Amino acid sequence: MFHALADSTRRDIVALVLQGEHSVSDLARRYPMSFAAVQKHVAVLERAGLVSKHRQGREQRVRGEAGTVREAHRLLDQIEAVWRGRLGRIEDLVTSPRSPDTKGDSS
Amino acid sequence: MFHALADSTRRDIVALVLQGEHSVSDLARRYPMSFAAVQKHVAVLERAGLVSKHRQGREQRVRGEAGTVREAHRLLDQIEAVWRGRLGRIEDLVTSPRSPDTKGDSS
DNA sequence: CATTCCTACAACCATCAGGTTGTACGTTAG
DNA sequence: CTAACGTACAACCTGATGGTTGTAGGAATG
Repeated sequence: MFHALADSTRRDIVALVLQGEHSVSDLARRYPMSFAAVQKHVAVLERAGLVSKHRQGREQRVRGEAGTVREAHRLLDQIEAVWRGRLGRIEDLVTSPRSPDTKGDSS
Repeated sequence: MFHALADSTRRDIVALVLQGEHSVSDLARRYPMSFAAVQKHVAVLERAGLVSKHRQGREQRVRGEAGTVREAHRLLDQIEAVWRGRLGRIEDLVTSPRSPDTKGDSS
């Protein structure tokens, strides 16, 4: 999911469709890239549950899934925790009372 | 810098050399990959300032730079802030009242 | 019905990161 | 000196990504 939001174009798309539905081509027109590229971005967002599509005539309207976005916010806390855990463990080593200079490396 | 710490092998290396110096080949022996691969990881860490090397005879001893690791921890707060900013902006859209029919969504 | 619009999808290209080999070179041990 | 070790670096492979083009098909319209 964060992978999905890691791309600025995708974040922009989410922001857009959260304000109102847009068809895929509507979205495609707004970016300096091909229709197919935007389509792929939407697909990624859809897989992540951040947006949903529903056909309406020959258009496919894209809508932002507010709930999932909020969930992302919550998930951020977890991701953050993971990083703090990693750095924390490393920092512990820095400060741990480990005997400083083990010349004869246990090998 | 977070790029440097985004790889688990590199995090492990940092943790190791923070506990005591190790030559590059010492490190290489500990991982199921080629010497050159480990060498590259060390190079990435060195470029990020997370470790430093100093020659001692024919060996190149690698040492962890505790200060930079701490800095990383601080930087984490900033990265976190960026994400919160992104998600925050997006969430605002979710809760903000639909733009009062500004007809041409003249972006 | 034929055309046009919107969409889906496959194939292909470039870039980047992590890995592997192979080679070159300085240093230390014999 | 020579051999072996430790290191540096270049070239190449692979998988993931973001992008492009090209093609095919469903839906509205004239």
